[in-house]
Amino acid sequence: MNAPENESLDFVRQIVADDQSNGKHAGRVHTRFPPEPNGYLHIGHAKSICLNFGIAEQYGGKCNLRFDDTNPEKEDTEYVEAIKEDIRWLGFDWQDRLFFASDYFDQLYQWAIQLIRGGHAYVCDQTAEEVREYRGGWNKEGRNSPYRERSVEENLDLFERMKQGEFADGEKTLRAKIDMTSANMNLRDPAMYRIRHVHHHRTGDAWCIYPTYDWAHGQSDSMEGITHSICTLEFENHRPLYDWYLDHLGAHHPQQIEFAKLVLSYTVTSKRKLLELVQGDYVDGWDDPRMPTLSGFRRRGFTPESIRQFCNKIGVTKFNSLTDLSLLEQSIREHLNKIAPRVMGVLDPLKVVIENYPEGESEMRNAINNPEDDAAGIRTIPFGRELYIERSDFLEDAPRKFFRLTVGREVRLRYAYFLKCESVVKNDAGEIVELRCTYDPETAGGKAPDGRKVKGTIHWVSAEHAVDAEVRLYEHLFTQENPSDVPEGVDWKELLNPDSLKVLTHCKLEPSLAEAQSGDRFQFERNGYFCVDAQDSTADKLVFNRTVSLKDGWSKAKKKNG
RNA sequence: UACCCGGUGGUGUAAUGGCAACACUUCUGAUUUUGGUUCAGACAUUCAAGGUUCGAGUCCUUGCCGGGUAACCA
Repeated sequence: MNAPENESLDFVRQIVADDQSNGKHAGRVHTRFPPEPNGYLHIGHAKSICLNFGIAEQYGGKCNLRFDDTNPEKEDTEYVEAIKEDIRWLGFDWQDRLFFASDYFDQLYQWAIQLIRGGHAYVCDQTAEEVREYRGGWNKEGRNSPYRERSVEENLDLFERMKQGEFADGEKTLRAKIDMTSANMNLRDPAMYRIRHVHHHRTGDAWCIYPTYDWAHGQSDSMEGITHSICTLEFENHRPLYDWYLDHLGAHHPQQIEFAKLVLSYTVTSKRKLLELVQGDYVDGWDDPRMPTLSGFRRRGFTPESIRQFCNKIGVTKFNSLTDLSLLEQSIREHLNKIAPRVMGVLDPLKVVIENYPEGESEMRNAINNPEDDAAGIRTIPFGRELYIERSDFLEDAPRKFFRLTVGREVRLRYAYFLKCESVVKNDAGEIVELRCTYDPETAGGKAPDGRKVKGTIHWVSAEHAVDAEVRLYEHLFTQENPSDVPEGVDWKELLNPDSLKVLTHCKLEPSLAEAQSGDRFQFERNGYFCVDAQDSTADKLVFNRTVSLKDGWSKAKKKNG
């Protein structure tokens, strides 16, 4: 079909491609993405979404969106809506195939009765504790439940009464009758239904018995005609059970394939931990730009293309790897470098007065919007006697390798003139508050007619025309590369990076930014990529998020030389 | 301790019995009106030991190391 040729396939695509060419399922390919609506989608889900929807696209198949909503105690419609939005944003479309496991409660119930009739399931009165005890351990075979040999009639009657609500929560379960001595724990008579008198976000109070994951999942796949049921490695041991149910039902039987989930350095992707960060106010909600959630990345300024590209690059295997964050950063830099308009913004302003520039005057300078994209055109920027430059672009005692401004040295003001620092103005505390400089009017546009060269080019903003903004800088959420590797006796939240958010106020931006709209992305030249915060930015008070910094050879060199 | 699954540069992957390849990171250098971009170069005897084979990262055996699994969670 549309599968790329001459390109190596990952092992999942290899299976799909082989099945298709062998005519399995008549060449049909149908996958699904099955999130539980109990939290927001994160970057690990993106890997799964790209895999499932990507395979469907490549092999001329379909991919369903199915919410695995079998545990009403943890699930909520808020999550359903957020998940849908995130998948759409990522760029995928389930068309008319939006499903819920709860759509199948009736069929599941009928199938359960079929298993009971066949002697493959029974109602068990053991408490959760008794079940655990009877299950045994890795080196200890399980023992049969005393209720295991109930008659079909009794099981049918009891199961019906479970459904009718005659019993209290936890009083009874329906269990598959498999093998209490199996080496695979999942086969030691797993629970199929538990009693929970709770409201379900979709079925309301229609049910008080709810199917377990294992009972619901494979059967849902089957009903939807799924051909390849792709899930993560921790379900590997569940596959024999997945197969057992379908074999004993004689139903359409998809193939379960397991791959290694994404683990990204300096962050966590455990839903439990993400929920704790949100509920404990360690972050500003699910879409906090430091969160590894898709809504967090979106607010931070990531493009869906960059995340898809990242998922493409990391591949799909069964190896438990720790993917370096630099791979993700590379993906977003690569995309933003191509599409983000360049602007000048001074994050930590230092006033410059050009003594030989006429007072009360100003002029417009031409600037290229994006050197990577001629179609982006040019714009004009006001220039005048008083400017702001980046504080870090001036150093009193500059080493020879410092290509920026120092007293007596000349630099180029991007798109403007050569500028020479004549003297430094300090306050009583000895802090530099202003630079007195001169410019060379002959160097308009940044070239000297006499051919003299200047080593550095710095960005600037006209003080008279600058717009003020708040800029939020983000660092790793955690201080440790693998925050799941928590030292003994340490709470994982102690590994949170206290400096993960730095808020800068009164940053000075070129005036064109006054028009910036929510979500707009820019490169602040020499600084990084920034976007207008979708939550907090207003026309009166601009707020920018730093998506990612530019690679910085100078700070690297500094570090290296001590 | 039982079962299942893994192990290729610092990181992520490729090589489908035939010259260990690609991307990222790091380091060199060139170019540059962004210390960005771009370009060029450097960085491995494939966990170990045996075996099969003309030939093994790949197949077999054993060992070592890592991960998962004993919810009425998913």
